[in-house]
Amino acid sequence: MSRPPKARNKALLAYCELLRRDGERATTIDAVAARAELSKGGVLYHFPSKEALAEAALEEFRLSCEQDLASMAEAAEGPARHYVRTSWTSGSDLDTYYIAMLRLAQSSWQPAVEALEWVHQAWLELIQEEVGDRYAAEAIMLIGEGLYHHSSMPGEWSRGTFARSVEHLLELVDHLKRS
Amino acid sequence: MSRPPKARNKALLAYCELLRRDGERATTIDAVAARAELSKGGVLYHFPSKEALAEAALEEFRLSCEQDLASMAEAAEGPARHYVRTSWTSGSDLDTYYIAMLRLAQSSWQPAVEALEWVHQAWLELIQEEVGDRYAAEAIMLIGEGLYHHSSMPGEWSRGTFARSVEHLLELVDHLKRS
DNA sequence: GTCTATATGGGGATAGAC
DNA sequence: GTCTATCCCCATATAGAC
Repeated sequence: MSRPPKARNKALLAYCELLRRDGERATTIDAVAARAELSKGGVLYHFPSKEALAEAALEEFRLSCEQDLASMAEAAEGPARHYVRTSWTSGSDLDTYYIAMLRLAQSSWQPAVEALEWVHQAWLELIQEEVGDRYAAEAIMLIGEGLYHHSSMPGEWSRGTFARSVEHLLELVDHLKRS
Repeated sequence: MSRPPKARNKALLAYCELLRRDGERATTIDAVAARAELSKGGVLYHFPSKEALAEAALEEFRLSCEQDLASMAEAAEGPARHYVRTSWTSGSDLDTYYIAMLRLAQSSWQPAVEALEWVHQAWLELIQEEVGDRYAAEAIMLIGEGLYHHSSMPGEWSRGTFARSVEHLLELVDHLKRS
């Protein structure tokens, strides 16, 4: 339970933010070091290889997922609304790590692919338990996924277009729950 | 109207397929050459730089989009259904180039970001003209986007989960059109 | 724990043979 | 039009000073 040193967390966060903003190619150890205000050697002290950074992000992702699944299951508004509402980036830890996992999965990094499949499955099951209908649950999840992907896209269009949509999409979720 | 040589097309296709399957990092000129069964020099004859490959993909993307927008506007089933139905990968040219643009945009390649914003806007407008309600149109588009992103994800879960969902999602589209 | 070298490999791109 | 050979840079990783 030793709390990890600050520099380590800064480097890991910088790694995830760079993956999101600039992609895998630009996410070099140099870039991570610069963003975390460390030297390359400093980063490599905490993460002996680049894959170690990915593995650490994966671990944090798993932890965030477990917390998220718990609050989703407990949410007063219900799992479906909770899921869609938090799909529009709030800057939470889960967002950060989720987008990082998406980028890693898109490079066919198998551990990320598997972790995403696991959490997608879990989300879908929670939503389906609430709304009953399988395909309504899938529709709700796809809407959330769409929001997630747009929220991670560079450029202003996505932000401007969907910023005021979440409330309306939540009404649609309520509607799908009833029918 | 000179038809471009076969080798050029093979290289461009290989580039897009690699972007989709392995990501930007792994999409090296070497890898493109190997997949297209050419030498590195052969690829670099047709595309003098790596950016030239991206630009060629962008150009093909624009052409595919114009065709797609035209058939969407004319579709007997209406734009919304057409959009969702074709979001679940059919292996069309548009799919190939769209996913390539997604990957390039995710690396913050500005021309790809702008091209995607343009076509998203155009899709959304066509759908909104049909369904009337702004937020119903957004929901339909997000469902399509969600399908697109899942269809481009490595691993079997997405394919297995949504393969039989499209018909049901289309019913939901009809429902949204009416309400 | 963090830094500055430095070795090594690979990717992008050029030159020139065929 | 396509190939091979080569150069150069940059990213990863190591060694060792502080």
